[in-house]
Amino acid sequence: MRVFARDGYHQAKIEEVAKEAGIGKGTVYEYFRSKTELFLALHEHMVSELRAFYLRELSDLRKPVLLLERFVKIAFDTFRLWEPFFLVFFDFWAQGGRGEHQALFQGRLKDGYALSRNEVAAIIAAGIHDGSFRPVDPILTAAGILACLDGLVVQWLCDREALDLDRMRDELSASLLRSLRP
Amino acid sequence: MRVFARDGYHQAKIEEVAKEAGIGKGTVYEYFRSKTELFLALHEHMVSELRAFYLRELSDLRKPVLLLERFVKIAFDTFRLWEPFFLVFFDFWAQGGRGEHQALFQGRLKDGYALSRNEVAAIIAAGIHDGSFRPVDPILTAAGILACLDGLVVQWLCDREALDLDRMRDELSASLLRSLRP
Amino acid sequence: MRVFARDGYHQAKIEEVAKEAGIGKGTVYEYFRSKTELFLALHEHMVSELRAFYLRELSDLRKPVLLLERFVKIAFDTFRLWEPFFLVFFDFWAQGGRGEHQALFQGRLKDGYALSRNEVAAIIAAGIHDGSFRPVDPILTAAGILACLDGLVVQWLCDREALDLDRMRDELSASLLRSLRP
Amino acid sequence: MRVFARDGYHQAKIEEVAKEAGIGKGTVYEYFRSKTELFLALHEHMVSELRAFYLRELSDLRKPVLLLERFVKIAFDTFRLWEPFFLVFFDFWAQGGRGEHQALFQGRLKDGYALSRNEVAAIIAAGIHDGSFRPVDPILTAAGILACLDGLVVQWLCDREALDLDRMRDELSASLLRSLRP
DNA sequence: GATGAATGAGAATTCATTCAT
DNA sequence: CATGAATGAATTCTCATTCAT
Repeated sequence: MRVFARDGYHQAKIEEVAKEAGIGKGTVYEYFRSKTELFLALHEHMVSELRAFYLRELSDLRKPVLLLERFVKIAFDTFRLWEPFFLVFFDFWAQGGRGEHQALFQGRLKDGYALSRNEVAAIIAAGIHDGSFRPVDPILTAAGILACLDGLVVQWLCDREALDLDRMRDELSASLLRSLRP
Repeated sequence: MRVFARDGYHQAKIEEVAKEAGIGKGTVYEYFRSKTELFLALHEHMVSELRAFYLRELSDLRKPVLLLERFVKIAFDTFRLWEPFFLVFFDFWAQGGRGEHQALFQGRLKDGYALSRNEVAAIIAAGIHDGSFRPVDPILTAAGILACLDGLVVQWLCDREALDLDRMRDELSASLLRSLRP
Repeated sequence: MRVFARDGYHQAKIEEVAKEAGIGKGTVYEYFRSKTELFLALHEHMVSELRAFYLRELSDLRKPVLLLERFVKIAFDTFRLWEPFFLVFFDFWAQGGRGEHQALFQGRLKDGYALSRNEVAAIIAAGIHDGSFRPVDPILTAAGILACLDGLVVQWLCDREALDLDRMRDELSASLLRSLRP
Repeated sequence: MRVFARDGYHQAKIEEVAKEAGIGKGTVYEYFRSKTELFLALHEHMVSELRAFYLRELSDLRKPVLLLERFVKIAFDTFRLWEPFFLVFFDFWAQGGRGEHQALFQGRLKDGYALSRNEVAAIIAAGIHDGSFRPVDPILTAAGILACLDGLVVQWLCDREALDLDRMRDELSASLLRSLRP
């Protein structure tokens, strides 16, 4: 992760990864068939770690409004805590989309987004059901929320001074709840 | 653009670009010092074309509400019309962030985002001023809108079936205006 | 000459030569079939200019001792006055000796050295004949004198501070005449 | 050495070097960062081999006159035995004088000449001290001797028939000792 | 199981040379 | 005559991958 985040997929060298891991170059190939597979495995690992983090942080809440608020909060926290994740993730998107492995990469991304959307949509659907939210399309709304967070991390990574994350989070949270209010 | 969009920055070969352009490999170097410079020039060209498109489409409107609505509409139109642009653009983001040209790439992105935010913020500020919008922070709101659009194009590019662009656009437009309503 | 002296045969670019001459790149090829031919022509030109300079400077002397002394003096003068000549000349030696043109280059060098040796040998033979010099082998002696001058210019070009040219000249002159004294 | 001597620095191809060494192209780069560094390393190796050869051949002598005589003899022997060395060496001179590595190459040459001059000068100084030689400037004389040898090898390499090395050596030896005789 | 020396396919870039204008 | 845009052969260097130890 350190190497891929620092150098990007193409600039990253297997030898560098091995050095960082304190093992020999050849040993990497004992565990991963190729650079691509290593990258894929890294992505999978990070996604599952991140998912676990979200689930852990949300597990104590039940009310949709609070869940959504907490979700946004966690997202902004991850901007800072998981910065390398995003670097790798966007690289995954850009690098992996081409070539012979396109289908594999695209599939992962597609499934990942679908899963995320469904999970956020479930919160929204629950809110609609219990009357906390007005009857929006849960999937479309979830897509919008996730999109907004993805887009903000990009802007923030490009220019850390331009966005005050804390104010942005509060603003987003408020505006989101306002537009979902029955 | 065709080659960079199809293959991505690293997979793209100068020879391929030359072939696509119907010229010799060396001729490319008569006009661009290096592959990086070619990519940078392509990015610049596309950004300025896209900006011109937006300005043209928005020039006949004055009312903030209509401007914002049209802005979202244009954005969704460009998803389809400028699909290669986004592929190149995201590649620009991922590739450019590393290596010796980092500063150059990051600078372009930073400036580009800052400019876009300011332009959208101007619409919002105008709307606040004439009473169409409630008094939000224009820059933060603009950042959110742009982020949402960026994030949606990513999701759409990863899985074109998952998002119905027309419904998404209407939903986003409505929800945006609703949350800005005084 | 300026370009070849500055950059060396291989680093020198035809375009640079053209620019320096204030003409177009293609125009060079109106006058010289190839880079090699241009280099050959330059060499020929410089050699003939240098020869003319020597002949002019020596034309007023007849006595072998004085001729030899003056010859050494001129040689040292040319170190400074014709510095670019030597750079081109040594490059001619090193670059030209290989490849398909080897025979051509080698022939030029061979003939040039033979001619120079014969001319210096003639002075020595004259000196032997009129009793100013002891009966050495004129050709071998001439070869030695020329070799010494060539070798000194190399050392001087490598490290201009290491050799005091004036003292070196006087020392060489004196030692030469001493070893030729009957 | 074989490849650089045969083709010269610029015509020499790394692939050729690898083939001659019976290894793969890439393997060369495991040991030398670049072509320039390989060339530099070759030069260093040859210089140190040559120096060792000289020291070995001179180690049994103490008397300055004999040392000087033997030195000249060895020099002429190396003309034939180390012919490739001179080809590489002169190429080193011509190629290295330009470009970004100029300082490095020039420094090597400067130091090499200074060292050689000092070593020969030491013999001469010893001869002056014990009365075998008249009181000349040791450094200038050494420079002259080295220059003469360098120059002769060039002439010989250009035209092997023109110079009878054995006679040349005897003549030079005799003339040198004569001009140093008290 | 771990290693890293060896490999060579591959790509960017240079520049002498050509030739239509 | 002069030009310089276009060309592509040629060459350096990189690095994922292999495999003998």
